[in-house]
Amino acid sequence: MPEPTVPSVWARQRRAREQPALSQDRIVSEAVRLLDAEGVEALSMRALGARLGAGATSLYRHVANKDELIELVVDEVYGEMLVRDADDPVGWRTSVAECAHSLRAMVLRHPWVASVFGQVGLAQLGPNLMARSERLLALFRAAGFPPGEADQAMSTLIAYVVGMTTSEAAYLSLLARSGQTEQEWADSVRSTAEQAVRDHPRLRDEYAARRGDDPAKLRDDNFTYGLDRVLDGLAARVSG
Amino acid sequence: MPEPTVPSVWARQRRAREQPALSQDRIVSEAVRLLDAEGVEALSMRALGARLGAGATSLYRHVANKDELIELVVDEVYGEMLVRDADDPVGWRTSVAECAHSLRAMVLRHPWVASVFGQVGLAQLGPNLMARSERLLALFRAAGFPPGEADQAMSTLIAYVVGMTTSEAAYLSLLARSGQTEQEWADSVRSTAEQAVRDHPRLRDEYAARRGDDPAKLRDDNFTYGLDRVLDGLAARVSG
DNA sequence: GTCCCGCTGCGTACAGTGTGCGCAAGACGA
DNA sequence: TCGTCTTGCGCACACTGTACGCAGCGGGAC
Repeated sequence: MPEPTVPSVWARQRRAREQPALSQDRIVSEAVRLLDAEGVEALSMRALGARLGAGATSLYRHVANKDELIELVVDEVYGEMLVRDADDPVGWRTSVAECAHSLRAMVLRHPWVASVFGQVGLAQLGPNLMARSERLLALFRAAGFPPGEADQAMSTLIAYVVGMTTSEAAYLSLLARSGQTEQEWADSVRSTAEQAVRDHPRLRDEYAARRGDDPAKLRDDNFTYGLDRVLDGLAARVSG
Repeated sequence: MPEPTVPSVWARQRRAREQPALSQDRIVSEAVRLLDAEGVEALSMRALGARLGAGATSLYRHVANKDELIELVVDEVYGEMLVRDADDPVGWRTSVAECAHSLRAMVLRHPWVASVFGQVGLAQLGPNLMARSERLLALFRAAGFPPGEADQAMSTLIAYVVGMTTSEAAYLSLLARSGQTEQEWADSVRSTAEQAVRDHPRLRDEYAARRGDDPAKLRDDNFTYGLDRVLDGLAARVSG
């Protein structure tokens, strides 16, 4: 254990040669394409190398190992998360809500992030995530949270978004594996639910309220509902 | 290491005859022990079989494949999650808070669950999880949430807990991999933070509020803070 | 009794994984 | 012209999940 401090992947010196066929950037962005196209279980060093017209072990000149590659790839997509400036006149609540929605949209665009959240988590901060959480933290500070509380508020918000989108992505990938469309699955669930309503009539109202809606819209509403509750709870600390 | 003597054919036949040496229950509970002891990357069919005194492929008589084993194992630990009865006199808010804390405690006891959340998610309901979410939903119904809203409120709560504990578990496993104790890591972070404070004096209050505390307590406080905010936001829908 | 069929466990085998190691070929400073 | 450094490559190794077929057993049918 020569280096007890967390090895900074990010501090590795950039290759200053001309332009080699392989580079960390090319590897990472091609990995994102592979993951988007074929999912997380299709990411192997050999497959990725083949896509780049290179052998598997050639990648190890630019990436320490597969875990580091995954960290880099995750930070890459964090770049799609948008955070307003703290002095934007729209106010902190809408800024934070927008940020939450853009984080969710990122995860739904790249559902494989959800399946590696537990491995990399938010502890390993790449430059993209670091910059964005800095800006997000600034939003909470500008909102007027007490000194030690802004980062707690931020991690509350992030925890909600991560938890909800992880569940969504897992559910969608389960759907994809089962080969059904979302609507078919909703129909099958509804039929068993209606059976349950026949047995327990007191459940009627609950299911009646949601029957027959577009499942994607239901997911959107569900996310927005929880987000509003979280923001309500946070706003009470600063305005009340 | 496991058995210095060569197992005699007789002994093997005896064991096979009496009652099945392997069963799904034995496999699942031994898998939990293995995961707790050595982490998720140590779970292989061969290693698990060896712990049970069996060959790797023997497990496939009781478990379809590794993915199914993981689903079973995850549902097994969901059994440690406690949910009060809906008619318990302590009230819905404390009941829900207790449930959230017990879910978090479960994940921290079995940190490997966090790294498979993204794969199994909450969509694949095993019997344990199903029973518990039914009881939790009853808590929200009893709290007086409007018909279609109780399950949204529940998924909000669960999303927060899952997101927060997933991050915690990932952070702790990163720590474990780096071979440091939590206190050492906190110290190293503090030193860089103090450097940042020297550069940007306006950050002083933020870090001063948390300097030198027990990191485990900080994590507890952080979780409880966010939980309170989420519950505040939810309670406003039912009491206000 | 005898026969057969189920269930259970085991060993072999195969395709696929991450990655350590050593070699070759080109580029660059001396 | 020499090292030396960087980049890519092929081989090899240990390890993974798991398909498949075989062997011994218990219990029911005759």
